[in-house]
Amino acid sequence: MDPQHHQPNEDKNGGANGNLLCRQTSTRWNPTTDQIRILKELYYIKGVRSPNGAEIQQISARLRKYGKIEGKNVFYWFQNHKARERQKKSLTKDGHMHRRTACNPVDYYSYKYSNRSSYASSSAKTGAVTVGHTDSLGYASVTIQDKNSCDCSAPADGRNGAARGQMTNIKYGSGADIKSQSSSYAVSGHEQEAAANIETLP
Amino acid sequence: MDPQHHQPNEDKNGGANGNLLCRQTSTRWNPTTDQIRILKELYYIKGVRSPNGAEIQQISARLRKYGKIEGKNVFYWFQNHKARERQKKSLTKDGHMHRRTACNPVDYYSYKYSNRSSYASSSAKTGAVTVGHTDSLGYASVTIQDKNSCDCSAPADGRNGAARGQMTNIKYGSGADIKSQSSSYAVSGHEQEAAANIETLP
DNA sequence: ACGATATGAATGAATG
DNA sequence: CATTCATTCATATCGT
Repeated sequence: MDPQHHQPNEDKNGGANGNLLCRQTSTRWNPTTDQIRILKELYYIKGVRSPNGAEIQQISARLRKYGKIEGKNVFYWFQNHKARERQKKSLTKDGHMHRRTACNPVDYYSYKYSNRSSYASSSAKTGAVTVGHTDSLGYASVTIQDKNSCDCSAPADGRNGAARGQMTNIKYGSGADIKSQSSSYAVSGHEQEAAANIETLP
Repeated sequence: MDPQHHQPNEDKNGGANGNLLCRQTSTRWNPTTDQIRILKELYYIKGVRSPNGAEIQQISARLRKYGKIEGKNVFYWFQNHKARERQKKSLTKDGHMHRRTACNPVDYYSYKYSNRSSYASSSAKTGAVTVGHTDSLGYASVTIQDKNSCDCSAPADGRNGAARGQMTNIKYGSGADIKSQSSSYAVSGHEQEAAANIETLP
């Protein structure tokens, strides 16, 4: 993860688009380095995590100066960035660096990506209480995922109660609102160039 | 999901379940194409948005012929579908003042059919409407809202938390469950409603 | 070339 | 309902 993977040539429509190979229905947004820079700045410096519709449009508009972009791209970017940061943290904090090249029992699927989901049925998950993580909104979910899965077969067979309603309600009383570690970064005012180089941030 | 997105392993053994690799194949519901088709049909053509408990059961029962499914899946599907349709609108507010130097055969960029309350024309009955393509978040809803027969939509949308409460808690008791009151839906043999090209709907 | 990885996109499931 | 989390699919890109 050190090597700042990805980061195509600086050329990618650098400026305000203009020429982007008319015809390449890449369908997939490919952020420019400037866009990435700004997004990370917003994420790490401003602390933006889950911008709402208005914010997204605002950000989107701003990034549009650096290349084609839509609101959904911004939305997904933050969504993914947060999720992956957490995932990474969760995995790292798990105590061991989980080396995928060995702990993969069987890949009962020809999934070419049998990685990153290696902790699926391990101990990491399973009713783990995930808490504490900086967040602009300061909330934390307690994911008490229990739900005895392992019920393969005979799914809708016996008209089980599921059909009648009641869907696994995990009614844990206290909502657990740990909002420690408030993200009080640079509330002083100017933080524009405060952070040295965002490029090297995670 | 226009191109060929998503559509994992063809586990979608059309309803006859039979065997599904009792391998904890993800505890999460994986709708079959037929189920999706019907759901979209209900959503776009019938105008179903927030089915109540009884309706959910009916729909669920009907979809069960095409694969394992539970009431909560139907419930969530409608929830999500509606929510996302809205969200897209929220994120798509961006003015598309982009230009393309006249080299744009396929428009991977021409969605945006912002309608919403745009009572589709005057006499475009027959509910069979087909919107062109519709890229991911691009979105394009049909808003037929015709239902000139068989009113399957929620009754006044009474917001009676029935569905929710019933699903979220195990209190579906208190009598009066959803019996098998021959509903309005023709839960009969085959489907294949000759509707529109729902597959291409958002 | 291929495989691993990073990351955009999509969507089921929850929670508030 | 809106917001968020978790998982998974799809694909661009890079290392060997």
